[in-house]
Amino acid sequence: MTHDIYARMRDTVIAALRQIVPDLPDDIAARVEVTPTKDQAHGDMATNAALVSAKAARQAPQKIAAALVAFLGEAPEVAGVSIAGPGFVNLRIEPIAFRALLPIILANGEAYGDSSTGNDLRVNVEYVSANPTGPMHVGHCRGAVVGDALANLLAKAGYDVTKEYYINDAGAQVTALAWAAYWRYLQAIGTKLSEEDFSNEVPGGLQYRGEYLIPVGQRLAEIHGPSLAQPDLGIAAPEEWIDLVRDQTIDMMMGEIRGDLDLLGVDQHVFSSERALVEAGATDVLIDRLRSDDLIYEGVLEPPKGKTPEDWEPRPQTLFRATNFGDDVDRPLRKSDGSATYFANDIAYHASKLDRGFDILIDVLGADHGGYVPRMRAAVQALSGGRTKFEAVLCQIVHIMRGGQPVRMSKRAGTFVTLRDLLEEVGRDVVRFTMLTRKADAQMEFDLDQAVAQTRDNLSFYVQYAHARCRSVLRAAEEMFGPDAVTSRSLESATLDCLDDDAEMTLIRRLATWPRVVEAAATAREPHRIAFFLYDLAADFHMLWNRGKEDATLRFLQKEQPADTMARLALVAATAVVIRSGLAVMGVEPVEEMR
RNA sequence: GCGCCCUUAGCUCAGUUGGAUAGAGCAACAGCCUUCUAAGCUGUGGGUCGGUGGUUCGAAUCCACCAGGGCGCGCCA
Repeated sequence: MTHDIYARMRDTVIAALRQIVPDLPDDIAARVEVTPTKDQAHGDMATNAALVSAKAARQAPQKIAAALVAFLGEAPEVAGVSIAGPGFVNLRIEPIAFRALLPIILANGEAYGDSSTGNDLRVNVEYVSANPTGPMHVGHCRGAVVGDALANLLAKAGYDVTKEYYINDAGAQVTALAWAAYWRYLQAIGTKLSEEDFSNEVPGGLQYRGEYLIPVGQRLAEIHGPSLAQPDLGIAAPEEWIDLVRDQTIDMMMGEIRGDLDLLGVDQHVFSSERALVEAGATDVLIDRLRSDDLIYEGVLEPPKGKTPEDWEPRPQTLFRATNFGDDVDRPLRKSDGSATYFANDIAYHASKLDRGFDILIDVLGADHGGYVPRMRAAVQALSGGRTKFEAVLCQIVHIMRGGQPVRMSKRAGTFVTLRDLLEEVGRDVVRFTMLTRKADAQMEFDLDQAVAQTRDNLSFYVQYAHARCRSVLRAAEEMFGPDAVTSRSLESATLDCLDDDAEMTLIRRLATWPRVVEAAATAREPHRIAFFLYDLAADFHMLWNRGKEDATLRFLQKEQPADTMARLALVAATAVVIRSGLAVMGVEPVEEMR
């Protein structure tokens, strides 16, 4: 049975509605909601059942509502029913029904809030997927955190989740990377070439001039000595070294990236290599397959409207019929020279995910990839026959702010650019929490001063403070009553009738909404909702805490009233459990004390 | 020119997938510490939800058009 008392009441409401409207269509029943009320004056829950069913029942909403009132008044958990507005039915719930959640929360621990809405559907969440051409920077960070939290959230909601990283280790960029690493290698073995001399010898010129490749060059020098260079330490023929240098450099850069991910607390299950896929011939197989399905043709695209590239000229390409599946134009799979496009490789990659049997593919992407979504959706639809759903979560850019000013991305000026710098400055948990305090598709400002400030407008701090206070009370209780008296097990059997203050009941009602928050956030693919739920929960708890200052009888710990104290400790412990449950989704460690 | 995202209090943002009188924090003002952490809490003021139409019992939310901001638009990934 679900722990969501709103879901249980919804079942009761629908059962009653079926008595009133015997031939109620299922799609109407599906629209029936039982929601927490915004205003306690309206009761604890409200249902729209009479409003949504009125048309199908050919009855006035008020009339259905009146009948519902009669039925629902009989339900044991219901303390009062009334009609409001055009036909809402408001329900007051027996406080005991809410209080009964506390032992359930304590018994389930952080598993409270787990849901089965995912139906064990197999979901692949692909995120980060930074090119292995440099260290991770803040731009990758948001996608990493959002993707990781989304994956955790879906797992909690009952999906079978695989977290995946796609290594873009094929194409021209990694060749450029190999040249750049080779330059650092030549430097490490003492070449006399200048950077510009070297750059002139590189097809397309030297890219990736960042200092982060210096250690890579040194490592290559340790491994190979001068054997990859000419005897005069000049440039050897590329075919003698480029494959080796590229592979070893990619390995080293991926080592760096995995190190960064580890520091961020991101642990992906699967790393897929574009190069491995290409070398196994997956792209060719894919193109043949699409061709046999008549989804490919040789053609010439129209120039893009508006701003036409200066060097535009029509060229025949191998095109995928993306427009058959809702995209705006057909998309090239082979360049005019016959080589595969990135998109072709990426379709092959997504096809490999389909082969692994996923029901839903979710890509967490930067907003600059927004235009890419329709074509990949088209490809997945074409390949899966519409059986597999492709979704994208787009993350808008993050502006790092300090003292109200944007931080320039300049290493030389001493302002950081890498993820590692950010983590060192504010810490992993604050980074993760803060990245989840905005909708992914809204731009965000990451204020370094606010991130470490210990005030209410720092959501991370405020939530952690609430948890620390819970733990502090429980520690003090152990001193007062002994450790055995305050275990979850013993608190489960506390008598809870004394929890009747508004602040206490408000907190309990908040705890009761956690399962539906999980479900709604998972359905919407919006992990940021968890952060805001925890913020609201923390506010309820801080309010209750301070009630104990105004009214001493509401203090948690009362030595001469052990029974009432145990009830309140059960509430405190349950609050801590739910905070931990939420933080676990976000990948944030709960804080035990703040000193 | 086209597509996608965004626009809510002076500022930063939520808004339970269409529900009741649109909510928090910051900033301003007024209060609360012999007591479990005052790193907190309470109260006051502050809004034509970018604009105009539409859909219906009901719109910040859905649709159309318009305005402003961001991103993208073959042979980059």
